[in-house]
Amino acid sequence: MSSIKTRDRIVEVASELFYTQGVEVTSFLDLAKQLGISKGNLYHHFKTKNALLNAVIGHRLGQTQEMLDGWEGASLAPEDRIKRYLHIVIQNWGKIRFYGCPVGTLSSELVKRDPDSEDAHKVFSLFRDWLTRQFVDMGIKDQADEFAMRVLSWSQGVAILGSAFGDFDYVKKEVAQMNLWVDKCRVNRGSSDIKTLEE
Amino acid sequence: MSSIKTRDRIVEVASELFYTQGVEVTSFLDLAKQLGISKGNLYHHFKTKNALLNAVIGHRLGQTQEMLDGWEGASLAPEDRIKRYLHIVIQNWGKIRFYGCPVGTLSSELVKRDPDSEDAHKVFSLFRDWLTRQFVDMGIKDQADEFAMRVLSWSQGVAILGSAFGDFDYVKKEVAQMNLWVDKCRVNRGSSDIKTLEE
DNA sequence: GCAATAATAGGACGATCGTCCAAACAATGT
DNA sequence: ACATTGTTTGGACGATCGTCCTATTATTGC
Repeated sequence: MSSIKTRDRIVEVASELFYTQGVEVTSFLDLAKQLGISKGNLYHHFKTKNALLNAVIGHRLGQTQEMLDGWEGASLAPEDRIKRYLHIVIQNWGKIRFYGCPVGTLSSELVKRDPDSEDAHKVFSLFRDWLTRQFVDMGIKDQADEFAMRVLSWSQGVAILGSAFGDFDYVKKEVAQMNLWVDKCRVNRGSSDIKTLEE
Repeated sequence: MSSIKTRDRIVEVASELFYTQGVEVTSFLDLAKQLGISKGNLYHHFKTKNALLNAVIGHRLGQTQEMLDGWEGASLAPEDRIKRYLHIVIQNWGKIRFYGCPVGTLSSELVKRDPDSEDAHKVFSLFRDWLTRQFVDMGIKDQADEFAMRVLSWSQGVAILGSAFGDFDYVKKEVAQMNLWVDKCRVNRGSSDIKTLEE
């Protein structure tokens, strides 16, 4: 039964096209062509575009969880794990430059489709909870979630401006600053002074 | 000759729908219905959707420039002008919550349409240069542009996460933090220590 | 080995897309 | 008053959209 494979391939390709083109703009025919299958076959696996979108969201969630679990299993210090997260925007710059952050762009589209949808922040919540845990491991208590949100917000802003200006140097500099900030968090546990500029 | 009026109305409504629905998703029929005119009339004023998009970008640029000029003419201290900018996300939260930041979302769409387009960062550049000027007026020399980009990035990140989580309290807290940071910039001119947490 | 089920192809369907056009209408200059 | 120009309408056009349906081909359970 190669249908499971087909179904998975559909979700993977859909996740890619939803990212690079946008959900609304990507058609069933686009997907069928890219997959080398017929439109009818695609419809057989997903009766509606919304069903496909839900599957894609599930796929992204699983993918993200797997990545985060891997980082947590890699016996790194919590601040190094956070730096590992920050490095994504450099690692994936080739795509982010053209298509933005996959999490941010999908979330924005989902909010527009349905403002009250839980899905809009599900992937963000995965990162948020994971980052919070890392900050807690660093000894930060009360403000762990606040710091996690700041890291998320920071990376989102950098992705948008980096993409808008097509400026990789800016991105690298900002990530370097974020890395310093994370280190400063370790040194001044519970302190509120944060080094954000100059190396 | 009421055609100029019609043309302006088209651009205004298009700017609104491009924001709330997205450029790709908004059709000529959507616009015509909203405007109460025929599709043919719309085409008489703008031969192509791209021409309309360009007009909308020009409109946004003029609108933004006018707003910034107004703030600069309002005889405020430069740090208060920056705070005035930061306040936008609170002031326009009603729409940002559902449709994101109009500058960020349009920029993202423009990059996807044409990665090398100058238009993608034109509005951002307006804010960037204006913010840089304010920081210079505050006595910050070398890092004025860096600080401007940080303010931009910060507001973009907050808009995205605030919208994704539908959390106005988070937005207000972050803006308060940004305000403190701006004040700290004034106090520690040229210093690199930045207060980002706790009030 | 044969009925039952799943997978796939190909196309029909009504609707809507961006574009374009011909005709009616309004405004203007002389 | 009339010719000219600009505005507006309503709809035609080919293409494509999401959805759905019928046949044909694989796969499975017994």
